[in-house]
Amino acid sequence: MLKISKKADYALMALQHIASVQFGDVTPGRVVNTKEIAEEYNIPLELLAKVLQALAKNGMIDSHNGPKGGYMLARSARQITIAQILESIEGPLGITDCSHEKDGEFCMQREHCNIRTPLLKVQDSIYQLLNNMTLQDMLGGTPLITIQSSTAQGVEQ
Amino acid sequence: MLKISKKADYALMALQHIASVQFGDVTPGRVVNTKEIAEEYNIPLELLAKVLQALAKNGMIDSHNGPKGGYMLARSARQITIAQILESIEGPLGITDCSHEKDGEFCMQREHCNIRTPLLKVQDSIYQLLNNMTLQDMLGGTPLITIQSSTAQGVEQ
DNA sequence: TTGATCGGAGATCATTATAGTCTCCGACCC
DNA sequence: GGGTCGGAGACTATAATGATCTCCGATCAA
Repeated sequence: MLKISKKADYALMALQHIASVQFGDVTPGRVVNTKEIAEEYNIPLELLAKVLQALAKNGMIDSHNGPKGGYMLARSARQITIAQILESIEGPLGITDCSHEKDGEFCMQREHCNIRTPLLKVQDSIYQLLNNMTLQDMLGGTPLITIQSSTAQGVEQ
Repeated sequence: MLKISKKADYALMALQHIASVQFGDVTPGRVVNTKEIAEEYNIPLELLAKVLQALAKNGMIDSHNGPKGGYMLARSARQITIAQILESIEGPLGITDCSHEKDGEFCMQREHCNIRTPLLKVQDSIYQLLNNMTLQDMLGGTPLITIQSSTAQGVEQ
């Protein structure tokens, strides 16, 4: 549960690869093409192509057509967050169906829903988590993220 | 994306309801039956039944058969974490497919996977988040959870 | 300028996960 | 012992996902 999709996985792998080729910076020069990434990580070529297209459309990477074409980071790895990457692929992230309700749509339970507010807080926390971690952190190796809860007591699992 | 399933939603609603009836404590006395919850929150009766069965099997609630039967918390709301509830319904939670790989199973990408380690850290953070929030927190209204990242810089979205 | 190499984009199919339903069983309490 | 409850399994329908196929346009180099 709470699983991220394969496409999002591929997006992260591809971006990590591109970023590492560029050393995390926007260094014009070598671009990375779809085939190279697909072969390196055993990703279906055409699926990866769609993923990269989506990332390009959402401004994570720049595309260059033609022979010797390919992709490169659109900005520094430090300025690309995990949340942005995931949202590029899967749309706005929300753990509940009602997270993104537009006017007029309501879930059946809405009227007496007793978990909406706390769940939105959980969601917000997860979003912060993902938005505070950057592609650069994934390059470096060890992201340093800590969590605190002021209400919980130790509960053995 | 990262959405929790309807069944997990229902589980949270049901537990929240049961807990509120018992004021968060394990007060013997009134039990809550499936029908009552299903009607209150517009949940398909038989689906909710399965959810409650799963929760009972996993020790979140106790079941009482026969007329005047129903469910009640197996322990204090303060000792039931959101993570436990979700795992009761959806199995061990992991954001990646490789989170729970047993010996011998490997994803195609494993060999050159460059995102496994950082993703496991993200997952761990989310798990902590969910395991630090209890049913009691959902009752009270405002869970107080904060997140810190030591590496991220502000990134406009 | 032409063709090989790229990405862009849409339709399409297969597989799986999810949501929901139906049916029958066994336990309990009056 | 009959009605009310939970327990459990099989089953269906629908949606999301993963993956594939096909055609197009842009680009660059020979």
